[in-house]
Amino acid sequence: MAGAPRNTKQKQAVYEALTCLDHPTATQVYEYVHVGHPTLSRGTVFRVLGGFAANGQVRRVTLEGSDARFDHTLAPHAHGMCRVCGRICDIFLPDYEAIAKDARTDGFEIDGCEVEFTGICKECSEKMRRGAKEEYKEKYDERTQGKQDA
Amino acid sequence: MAGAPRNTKQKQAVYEALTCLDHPTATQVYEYVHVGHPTLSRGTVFRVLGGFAANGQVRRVTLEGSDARFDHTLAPHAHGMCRVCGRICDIFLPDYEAIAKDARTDGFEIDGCEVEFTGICKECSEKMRRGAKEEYKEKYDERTQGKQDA
DNA sequence: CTCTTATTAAGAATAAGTCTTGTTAAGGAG
DNA sequence: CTCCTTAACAAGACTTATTCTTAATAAGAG
Repeated sequence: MAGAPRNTKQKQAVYEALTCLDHPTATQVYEYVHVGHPTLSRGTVFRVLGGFAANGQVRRVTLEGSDARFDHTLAPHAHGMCRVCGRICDIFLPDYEAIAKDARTDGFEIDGCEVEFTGICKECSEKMRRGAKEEYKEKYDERTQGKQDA
Repeated sequence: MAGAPRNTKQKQAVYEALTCLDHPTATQVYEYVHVGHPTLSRGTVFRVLGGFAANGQVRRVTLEGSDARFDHTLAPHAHGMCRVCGRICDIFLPDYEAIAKDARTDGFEIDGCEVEFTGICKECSEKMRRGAKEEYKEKYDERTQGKQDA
């Protein structure tokens, strides 16, 4: 009969990496699995992650100024990117569905929604509060401004 | 004294392209300006667009599965990406600021918000309504699924 | 065990975006 | 007008995430 998808070691390793890492990029997944599976190739990581995303097992998240990231948390939620350290946080909205309410879409039929926040994560704002403001200002500016321009 | 930024022909041409094109990528801007200014280089387009984004003259928008796009509309608004044709539409929300209200941020201090909708644009849904469903189903699937995987 | 076929490893290919270097030109001073 | 300083530029090399190609491998059915 028609070939069914197979649950290979490679797929299991990639999925496990997603549960251990925090919103990793494909490259971060590759580096993680490469330790335990030295022959697992970069191309396989991209292909497997793409497959997971296509069938809804994981979410592919594209954030401003960053490579694609993969999230195994399926419940609807937004993301926050820290302007200082770049970390991605999950942010849950009480009424995610309501965002599109009363939107002036001019005929566009909405069927999905992604929300990205920017700001400063808990750890960085605590560090800033106890000094080191200069250091964080630098990183903030670096991450906030265009990269090529000073 | 210190050199002031200059308003050069190149910058003017790039900005004009943004007003004529609809949410273009940097490459689309380059192709547009290249007609009237054959010597205006790719690097300059990227640098100028980055500069505009850094000082807030334009918005840089990164949407799922697409290169960075540039938007000269400064009023806060969301974007909708058509799953069939890929077009980007502006979508205005009546209360953009309210989105972060009651968000469970766990210490993340929000200072900015981007909203991306997916769906089907007016033109495509009209075309689908008068037949051609097969054709559009194909494009929809192509654009929705991972690219590498079938 | 054997066959079919999905899956993989390896690495070449693509393309967005960045960076470097030598050149040009805007605009102020004389 | 001419000279000088420096922002801005063109050209093209470079980087790197992602995709594609091809030949080899290994699930899983029979």
